[in-house]
Amino acid sequence: MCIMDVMNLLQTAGPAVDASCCVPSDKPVLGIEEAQRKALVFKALADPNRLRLLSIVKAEASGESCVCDLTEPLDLGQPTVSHHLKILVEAGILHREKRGTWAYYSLVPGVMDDIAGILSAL
Amino acid sequence: MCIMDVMNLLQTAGPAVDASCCVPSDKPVLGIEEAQRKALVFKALADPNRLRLLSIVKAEASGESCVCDLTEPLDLGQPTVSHHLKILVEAGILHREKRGTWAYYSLVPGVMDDIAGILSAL
DNA sequence: CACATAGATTGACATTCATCGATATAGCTG
DNA sequence: CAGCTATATCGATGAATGTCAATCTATGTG
Repeated sequence: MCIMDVMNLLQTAGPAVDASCCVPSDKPVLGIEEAQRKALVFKALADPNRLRLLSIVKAEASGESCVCDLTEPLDLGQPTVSHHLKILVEAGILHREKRGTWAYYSLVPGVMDDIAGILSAL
Repeated sequence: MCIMDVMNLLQTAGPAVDASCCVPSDKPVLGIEEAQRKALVFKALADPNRLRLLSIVKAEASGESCVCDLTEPLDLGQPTVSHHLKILVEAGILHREKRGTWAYYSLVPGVMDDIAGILSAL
């Protein structure tokens, strides 16, 4: 806490002092654990290649994409794409469904709105 | 491109083949540069302490917070907080205004909606 | 069963990043 | 001007991350 804050607190009442830098709010700050949980979602979005993966999955008319069609347009190796997809699934953004030999990835319904909600509720 | 895609492409027309993993979409993928630009915003949000900073700034009734009141509740050193604030400013999320000795940080108006827009437009 | 293919996992490596201590800069005050 | 205070910048360090090559697992096919 800075000195100006102390000065403010010493004032038991009365109008705001000028020359004060600010009055600290006593509202509850976003908790550490909750902040970490929310940061996980944005970490998942914080990579250009993962954003491109999402754009491909989203553009797919069927709503689904398999890994083999996600690897080529990104010019990345197959293990790297699998790694990115895993991060997106663990963040709750993508859904993974294995049918036979192939794995299909799709957007979790409503997840974009959910993320927008996280922002609004900060 | 996987073998099943090749098989699909070799079919000049006709109904969808079963046993195909997927049909690659020819829609334009999010470009590399655009993806990098958008990822910058999410990188800025991808840290728990930066989310907490945003929550404090947002909760402030005046809409502004100075660094001295942002340092204590996060239990971080002053240089670290300055560093995080710089990242948020460079991402276009926070606005910095220096008045006298103090620096005041405030949310850029409408930025939350802008970020939600980035998500929708992926 | 033997083999091929789709996808996941592992281990290594280089890069990026969060954090801190020390220092620099800029504005205020005597 | 000298000293103090708020904030920014710098340099170093340890941790996290993106990428790849190699390998593993599971499913389908002869």
